[in-house]
Amino acid sequence: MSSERIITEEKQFDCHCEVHSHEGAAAVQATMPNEDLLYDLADFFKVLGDSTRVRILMALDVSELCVCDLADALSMTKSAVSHQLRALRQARLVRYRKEGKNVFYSLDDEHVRAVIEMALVHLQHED
Amino acid sequence: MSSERIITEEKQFDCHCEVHSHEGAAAVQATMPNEDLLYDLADFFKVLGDSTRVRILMALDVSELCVCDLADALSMTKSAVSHQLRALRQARLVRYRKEGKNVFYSLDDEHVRAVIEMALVHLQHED
DNA sequence: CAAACAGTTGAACAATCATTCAACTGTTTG
DNA sequence: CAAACAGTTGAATGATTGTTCAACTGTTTG
Repeated sequence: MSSERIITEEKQFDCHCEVHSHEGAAAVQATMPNEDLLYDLADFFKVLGDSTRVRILMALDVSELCVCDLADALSMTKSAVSHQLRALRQARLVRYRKEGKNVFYSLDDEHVRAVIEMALVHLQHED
Repeated sequence: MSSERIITEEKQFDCHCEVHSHEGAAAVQATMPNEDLLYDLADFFKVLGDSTRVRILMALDVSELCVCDLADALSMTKSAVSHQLRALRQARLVRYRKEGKNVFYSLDDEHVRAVIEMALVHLQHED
């Protein structure tokens, strides 16, 4: 190496905020949950992060409904509703029950109600 | 009109599931929350629906951190972190405090902890 | 059996979004 | 004052995603 200090042009970690610095970063990484769990958590919220799916859940909170009724109530095509129900099914947020030509959906989990309830509290809390 | 019944080709609402049908759809629309609130709710979850932002919140749950420390702890560029902090700021999920060159971020709301906690319960509940 | 209907599915398209890159502001320090 | 650093921002790019469309499965009924 030469005596001249070649300055970090694009190096990412020239950070040395002497304040908390790496003791903080280390503490963070130690208590940070498992990587897989973080992805699952984000995926869970991702499913709830769409107004159509939230409306479906709200509707199912009132009563068990078939795809047709959902499409009617939400003014959407059956196809669009079905696609979103698939996401909700995979996230285990809804349960389904076949009866003849119809498929009836309902909320799967009590926790979902609680999560939404708490989010509403958060939203109404500010301003 | 002719005597021939032209059949609904693409009409969306030829649904007449005689089971719950429109009594159900009507009940749903009556109890469905305000349209704006639904969007706010979805937007709230949308912010949480990204693993980077969840990791940031988890990190801030441990301790107040500056952008630099966050970037270090999460192995990301300061720019990327800053962009996501902006989203978290707008959703009022984080608070910030300037101190010299640094900007320190922390969790804004107790509800956020509760929502994440409940989501984790939901995830660990199944299988 | 054939027509009608409930529902699902895959491809296609448009819109949204996370990250990168480069340029910028503002503060500290030699 | 100039260099160095923390942080922000806007444009560009690549990936993800919601809806539409058309074709399909399976059930009911005349």
